[in-house]
Amino acid sequence: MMQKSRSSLVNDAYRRLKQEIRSNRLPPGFHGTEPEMAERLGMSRTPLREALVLLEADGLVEMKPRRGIYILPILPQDMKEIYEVLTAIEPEAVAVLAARKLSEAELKPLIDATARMEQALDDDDLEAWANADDEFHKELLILHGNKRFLSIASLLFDQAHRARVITLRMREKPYRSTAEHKTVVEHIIKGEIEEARNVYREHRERAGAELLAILAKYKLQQL
Amino acid sequence: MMQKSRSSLVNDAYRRLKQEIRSNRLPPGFHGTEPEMAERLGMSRTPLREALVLLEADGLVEMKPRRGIYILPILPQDMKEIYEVLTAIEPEAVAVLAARKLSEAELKPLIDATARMEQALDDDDLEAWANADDEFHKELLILHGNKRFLSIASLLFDQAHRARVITLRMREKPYRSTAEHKTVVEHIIKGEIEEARNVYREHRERAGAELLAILAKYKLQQL
DNA sequence: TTTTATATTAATGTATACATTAAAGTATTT
DNA sequence: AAATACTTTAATGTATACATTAATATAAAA
Repeated sequence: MMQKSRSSLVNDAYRRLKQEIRSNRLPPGFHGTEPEMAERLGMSRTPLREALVLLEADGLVEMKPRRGIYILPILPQDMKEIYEVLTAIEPEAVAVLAARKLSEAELKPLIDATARMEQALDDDDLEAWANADDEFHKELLILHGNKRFLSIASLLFDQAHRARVITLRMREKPYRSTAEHKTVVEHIIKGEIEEARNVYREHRERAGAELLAILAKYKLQQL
Repeated sequence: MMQKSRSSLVNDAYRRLKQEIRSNRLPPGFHGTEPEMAERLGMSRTPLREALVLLEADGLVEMKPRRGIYILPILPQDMKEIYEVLTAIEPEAVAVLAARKLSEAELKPLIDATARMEQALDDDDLEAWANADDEFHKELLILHGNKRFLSIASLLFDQAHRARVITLRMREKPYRSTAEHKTVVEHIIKGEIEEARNVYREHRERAGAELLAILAKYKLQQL
């Protein structure tokens, strides 16, 4: 899922396609065929297909027999599911970190991420904010150390990325969200397990509800 | 991850290899090459490789460039991680079911599974018990409806399968586990959300701790 | 005999070839 | 013009071919 090498061309195709899907250059609903995609990537169908098989397992594309490759949209139902999983996993991770009584030095990645979130707010740079937010969530699970937590969350973040980017501009500025992240870090530092867990869980639940409300309000049935 | 078709040969290879890994016919540490595995499956390397790429993403095999295919062992650390994820996800699912106040008819799959667990205990048939247990956990997540919960849990169950089969014979008969499953169903029926969640969470935590204790006791450093 | 250099083998990573067949297009009939 | 049958096209699923190169075996040198 996230090893260093693999044969290069397969890896190249996987990374490039994933990036193009994330950035919406290959938008949901996009349809292609193997020969044309292989040509575009400058390789034969063999490594492309191996990459596509992986992207399909990641839930990003669908290979319809005899009909070609489709970039899958994110539906509100998908976002609901994704937030449910994150709500189950991340508060747990936070509680474990709090129980571990980590030093501020060890928590530096999280503290830095919150600082960058604040800076981004000051700069009114939503994209920077979103990147810092991603960073926070990733570092949190790296600190926890359960590789499966991390790979599951990474997969879900990849799936949700487009929807998050788009809705970021439709909601109020994430002051509250930023503050909540800081509060969570405080609780972790103080070793306040249940407080950390609860703040984070509420953060997740509210963030998910907000996002679904936006999708409903703007009738965004797929992204 | 679990669609109906895909080209048959790829799908055949994927299913057959997964089954052979589960059943320990391809034991951890097993080493093969693509030509010999393709020959054994009666197909060319092309579909085999696509299947292997998926099995690698599932964490069951590793394709080492130039060194061949290895069946990965399960380490105690893996079991720890797997149980952590299940402990995060399943109690959440149980709580949702309880909140939904399902009828006994709707809960039939769970009730049937517990009945089969009891029957298996009476018959002293550990394998039947393990199958009923698997069934319970799968039906639970199907009832919940979050496809991501189900696919994550399925992946983890696949990874943990060998270890569970082996340790099943090293622990006491699962009377307590069976009773706990029944209790959880009771709480779901009565709509007792927190009780359902807590019983299940404790069940998971105890089951995980027991399993790790067995691995330590018998010095099973990989399975 | 040990070490180093060279040759051989064989597995991977990738490209290409090809049979099958769904879909699109064309012709034929009404 | 509409419906049907036929033809063509082209994409997929799979097999095969081939260049590269790590690993092993063999030979030469110390």
